[in-house]
Amino acid sequence: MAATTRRHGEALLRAIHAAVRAEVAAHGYAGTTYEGVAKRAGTSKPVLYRRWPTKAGMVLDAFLEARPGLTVPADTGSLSGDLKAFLRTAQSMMERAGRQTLLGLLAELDPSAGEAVRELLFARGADVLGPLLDRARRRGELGDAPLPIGIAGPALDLVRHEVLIVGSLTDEKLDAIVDEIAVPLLTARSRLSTGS
Amino acid sequence: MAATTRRHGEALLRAIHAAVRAEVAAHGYAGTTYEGVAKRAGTSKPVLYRRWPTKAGMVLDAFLEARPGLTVPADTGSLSGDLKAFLRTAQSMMERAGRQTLLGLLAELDPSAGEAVRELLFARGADVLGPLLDRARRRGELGDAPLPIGIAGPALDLVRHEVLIVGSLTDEKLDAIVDEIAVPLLTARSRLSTGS
DNA sequence: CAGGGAAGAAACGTTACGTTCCCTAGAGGC
DNA sequence: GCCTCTAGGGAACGTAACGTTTCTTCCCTG
Repeated sequence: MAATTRRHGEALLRAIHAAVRAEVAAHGYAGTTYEGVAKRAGTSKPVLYRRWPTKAGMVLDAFLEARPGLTVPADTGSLSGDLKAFLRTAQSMMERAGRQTLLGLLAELDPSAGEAVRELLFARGADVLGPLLDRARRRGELGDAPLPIGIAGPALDLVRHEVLIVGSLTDEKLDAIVDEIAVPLLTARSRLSTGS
Repeated sequence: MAATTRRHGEALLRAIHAAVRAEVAAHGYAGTTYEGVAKRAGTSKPVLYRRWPTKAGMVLDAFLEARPGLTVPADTGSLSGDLKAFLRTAQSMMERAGRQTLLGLLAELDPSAGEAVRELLFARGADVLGPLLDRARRRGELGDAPLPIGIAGPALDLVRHEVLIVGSLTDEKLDAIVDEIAVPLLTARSRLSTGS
């Protein structure tokens, strides 16, 4: 494998990241080791340790590199439908990264590095929720109260909670989050428009 | 320490549980080992391995033994106040068990054993929420719609999410969960009384 | 009081950790 | 195109915990 070429910088880094993801896929997060990654990547342990003092940091970087961007889902015709489509996308991404892996990262990384972890958990979901709510307002589903995005965020929080902590999220539960919590709150706001 | 007596059954078990909790407190969940627990408890590794094949199972049992029961908080005069008091209690219990520990348990135990883990995370919080809602109804804060306890549950879910996944829960955030999500939903229900 | 089951001690091989030493390929400056 | 110097990669090391085996000894049970 190390026949002739010796990789550097970018190329080496990407090869390591790919190897990390493959190892996690093969043996799970807990079963992933520096030695396994080194062997699979065709490199050596010191090369890995020079870059990452902890396994969690290494795995985090590898997954961040491959993280797919969240995109605004197609218009389904209703706020309820749009929210469900979005949350289902978020759910499948979390499940793709793996519950054990995400929990492992959360457990091992100090909260100070939590910023980056939340990238994996779609803290930026708000960027997608904005357009969805705009769409709903254009349809007339919301009044013209200021964008209460703070109410759509918790819907994503609840999805995270179910997937990571409870361990499963059924379609029924997801629908309930949207139809019994998010949509009522969003529309009630526009109706009552009573300031605290 | 092992001067003369050799413990059996219950007494030994409780001593081990106490040692586990002390080890976790001293070295954190990740830093807790079978050897450390054995030494502190004045017993030996085989004794531990005979009982628990995994560290997670051992720690879980130790914490379950010491878990304080959730009690219905004193009447604060309002649904909002009661909910806040209850959620703050739940929060402090989770923080007492420790974020790292809880995340570690969630990550290592199969979801099949999740039932027991949720004991630690107050799945039974519903037992407390019921009385709180009854109280609110007697005050006239709710209509007489059927108990929508399914709306108070998510408030607890959001607290769990903030403490475990986000890593911190400020008083402001907790207040917002109650006053902007739980209470509006609970009271709106009784006002609209619209089926479906 | 006899028998058996479990406690506890000691040691074992294995695996991964995290580090060190060294050699050499190749990138970049001149 | 040579020279330097950085960084890749191999190998080995001590340490620590794992998970298990063996054996002795105590205490509960019948």
